[in-house]
Amino acid sequence: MTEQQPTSLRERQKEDRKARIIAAAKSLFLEAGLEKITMEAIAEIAGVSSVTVHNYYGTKSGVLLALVAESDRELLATLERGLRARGETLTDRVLGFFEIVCRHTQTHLDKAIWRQVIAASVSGTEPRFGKLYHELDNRLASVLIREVERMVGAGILPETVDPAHLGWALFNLQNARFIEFIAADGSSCEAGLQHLRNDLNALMPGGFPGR
Amino acid sequence: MTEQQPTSLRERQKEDRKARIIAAAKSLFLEAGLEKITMEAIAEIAGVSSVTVHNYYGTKSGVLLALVAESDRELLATLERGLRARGETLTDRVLGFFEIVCRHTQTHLDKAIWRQVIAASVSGTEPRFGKLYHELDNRLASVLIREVERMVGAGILPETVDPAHLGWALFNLQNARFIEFIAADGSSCEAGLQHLRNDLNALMPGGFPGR
DNA sequence: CAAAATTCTTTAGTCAATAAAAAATTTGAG
DNA sequence: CTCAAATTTTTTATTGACTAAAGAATTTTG
Repeated sequence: MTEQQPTSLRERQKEDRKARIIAAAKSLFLEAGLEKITMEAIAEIAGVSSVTVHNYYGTKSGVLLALVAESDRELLATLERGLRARGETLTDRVLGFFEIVCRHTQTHLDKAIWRQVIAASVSGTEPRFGKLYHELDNRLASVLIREVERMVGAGILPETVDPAHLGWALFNLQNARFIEFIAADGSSCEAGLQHLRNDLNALMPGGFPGR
Repeated sequence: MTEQQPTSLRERQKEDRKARIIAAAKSLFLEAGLEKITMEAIAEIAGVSSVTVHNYYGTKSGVLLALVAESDRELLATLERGLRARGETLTDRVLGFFEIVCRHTQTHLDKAIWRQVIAASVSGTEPRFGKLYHELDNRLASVLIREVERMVGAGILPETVDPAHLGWALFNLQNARFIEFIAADGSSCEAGLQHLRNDLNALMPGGFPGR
């Protein structure tokens, strides 16, 4: 994530502490369940006081969001790459998007963590939090928007299509199924794909809007 | 809401306590903000111990869900009634659905309460909770599904449409914008409507799928 | 180098949530 | 009607998230 300009000593120390904190959180998460992640435990491993963790990340969910955000760049790269290897209908692209996000989630983090993060983003107690989370959403939605733009440019979709509107609509649709996927430990990526396929077929019978 | 069979004394007492608890929560919510609603305060007004409130409703959000569920029946009635007074396109019906839900929300409860409830439904710590909330969603989605069924029956939509699939897709779309509406105190019903209109136009340019 | 500014830690407290023991009360048997 | 058994609530105690304020360091700056 493009570090640069190691300005003052103070700022370097702060960056270092922050890094230690999320490293501590990650290590705790790897060796035990979410229950084991207490702010005290994180603080102790990171070598700071628990108040400092709060000051940096606001809430426990804030720390978890940092974990989520870490794998964000990687997810975006995988998306850009993986989306091309799909069918040529818009439906295929959205399904591909969903599948990549789900698999990435399964590989990199626990559903329980995502639940906490999403819940916190909705409850909106922490102002910083909502902003950060919304940025992630924006970046993800942008992938779909660019995909629509590309298809309009290639003449696959008519000029009348507004890429931003269609992209966001598709993202929201997909996101609803992602949340469903996250919500229950039992629900599989395949089930989510099937549901999303049904959604898209119902709204866009031919694989494209307004056909 | 259709009381019946006052079985044993114990069960009657329990129902009475439950009623007192949600009444207490409601009174507290009316005279002060969400911050003022502590489990202790609720318990004190209801004349029970705070542990009892936890035993009955699991979490504080559980109590709030009971508040939300209370106005559920009324919302459903308003929906059935109000939806008929709309335009004849599917888009118009979905927009009407969204508008009624938003206005009902504004009238009856605070956004902050909805945020807590939705967040708790996602985080899924309390198992009973997720079940209850999902039932609310099911009832709401059913309204849209029945609307689609009606339109198929009336020949407005082709027989090839699966009402359940289309109904859920539209509900999810609408719900994403509802959550957006809830998420920020500043966001208006009108802005949500505009966003949803954009979503629907992008996916169903003619006001119906596959046209 | 010393005063000033910044930042962390300590300390103390509130509140949600949970567990276990203790107390009260309904219920059911005689 | 009474007393033991079953159920349920309250009491008590603890953990952990989160916040506020005062105090302790340490970097920064003149």
